[in-house]
Amino acid sequence: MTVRTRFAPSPTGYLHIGGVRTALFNWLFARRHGGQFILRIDDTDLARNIDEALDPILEGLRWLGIDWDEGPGVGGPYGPYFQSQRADRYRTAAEKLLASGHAYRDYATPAELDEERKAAQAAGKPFLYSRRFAAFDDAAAARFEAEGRKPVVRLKMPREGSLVLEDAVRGRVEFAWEREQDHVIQRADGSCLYHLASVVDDHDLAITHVIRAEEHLSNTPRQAFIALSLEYELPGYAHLPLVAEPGSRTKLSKRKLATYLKNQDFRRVMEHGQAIAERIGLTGEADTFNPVIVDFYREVGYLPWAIDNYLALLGWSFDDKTEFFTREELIEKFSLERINASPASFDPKKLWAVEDHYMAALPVEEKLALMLPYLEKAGLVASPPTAEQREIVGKVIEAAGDRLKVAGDILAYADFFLVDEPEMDPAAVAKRLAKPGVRPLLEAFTAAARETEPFEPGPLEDALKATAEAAGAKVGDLVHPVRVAITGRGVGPGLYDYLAILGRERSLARLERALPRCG
RNA sequence: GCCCCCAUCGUCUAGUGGCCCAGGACGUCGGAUUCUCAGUCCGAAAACCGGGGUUCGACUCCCCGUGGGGGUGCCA
Repeated sequence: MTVRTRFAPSPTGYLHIGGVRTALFNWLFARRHGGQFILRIDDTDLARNIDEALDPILEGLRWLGIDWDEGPGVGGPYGPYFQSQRADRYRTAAEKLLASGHAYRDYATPAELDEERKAAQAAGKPFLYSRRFAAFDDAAAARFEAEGRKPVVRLKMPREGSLVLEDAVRGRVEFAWEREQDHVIQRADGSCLYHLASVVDDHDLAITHVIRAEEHLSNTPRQAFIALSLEYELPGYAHLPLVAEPGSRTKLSKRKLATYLKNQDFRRVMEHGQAIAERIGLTGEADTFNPVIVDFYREVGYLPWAIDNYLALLGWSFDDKTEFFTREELIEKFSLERINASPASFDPKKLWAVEDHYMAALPVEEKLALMLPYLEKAGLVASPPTAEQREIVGKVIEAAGDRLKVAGDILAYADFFLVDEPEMDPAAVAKRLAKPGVRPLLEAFTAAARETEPFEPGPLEDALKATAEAAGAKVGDLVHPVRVAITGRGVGPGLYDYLAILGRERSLARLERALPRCG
């Protein structure tokens, strides 16, 4: 039997981090077993701008390297892969259920149902519909119709016995049938509901393993009932632990963004991203541009595999030591058995550390390819960049080293090489330049730099140290003012590298321009 | 209310009765290196939710609490 898994997102316009984790696990499991991963679109709500709402999701998955064997864009033998195009399949299934007595037409109004529900709750009893508006024969149906009622189709759930399921993550779980509601599977207007659609689709698409979030665990009995009644073979189930809010156990939701932003780590990641977005002219709406949504990471320039690797560790582990995996390793090592059952909270700090790890390991050439587009978007280099610009940026990347965590970080490290007059950070100027005694030091170094030959890091270091020593000052007393003069900032990579990258002429010009601001 | 799931350092986790006075990682704190920042290196603090069983022996098994979460929709 070929393993077939699926990810079935609704076209909401964004790809949620928890959704990605689900997609990733499905994809990994399919790849692990040489099976197929199917992308199905749960668009029963018939959103108008389906493409617009779907694109970010497809793009996000592609970016993450989660490729699908069947679904939008690639087709496949089991299509269509949009629920909106499969409505007749659901209606046929509903008819079958009706005919076999596993469902019935119900004429109760929502208000009447609600009344029963409330009464049960008030009595402290589990709610069980009385079925008093159920039409089990035509005569009853005609009577209700005569009253002007419209029917929905409800499941006729068993009222005794229980369902025992073997969940790959949770083990044996048992549900008493009598606790299950007679859920509606078809609305009064004839359209069908999620649970029916989902079960029919999983069967039609020959899905062998349903791997989904834990929030669906309680839904499983009613879905299993539908499947069993339709004489489908039950798929294997694996209910993944919830991805929870940072520092909490509550399900991560994009609606509660404001709450998450109170979390310091989360806010830092957000602000870091916003700073980059601003410079590349991204009008980041908080709705989609935030650390709960995958687009955020793509736009800011995280490495997709860092996200995948981090997410794989959210609820799954290989052993007590291994944390980094290549794509091939992860596929080879992934298994449902090692999925943890308890919820895992999303930790932006850990994601950051994983990103740091992969970015640090990336060869300069690859970083360059990733980072140049950011400088282009910010208008700091030509489009395409000139050979000279490429060279400068390449050198900056080398000098900046591990300081570049995401591709967008290049903006803060290369900008002052690409403009004639860098902006001066007032705080840095006040702290390092506008102090008594700085000016003569800087003048002395300017003179020394004029003569330094060649204008390379080594000789420059010697020159600076000699200058400081001659003036009876510490190296730091000179390094800091020079950095501010050159870059406009108080912190940054090795100064000698930066001087060399900038070149003699431009370095001297900046040093001279800084002199008047000295104390 | 009712049903279901979950419970090890702040966080992600290892641990399937003795190897555990609980291991790793992120983060935190301290130190070293350095021109700042980043990094790197060294070191430290930090957890088995509570109570009962079972057992020669429980983080590991069972029960009960407690806490957290999910479901309970003509949402998905």
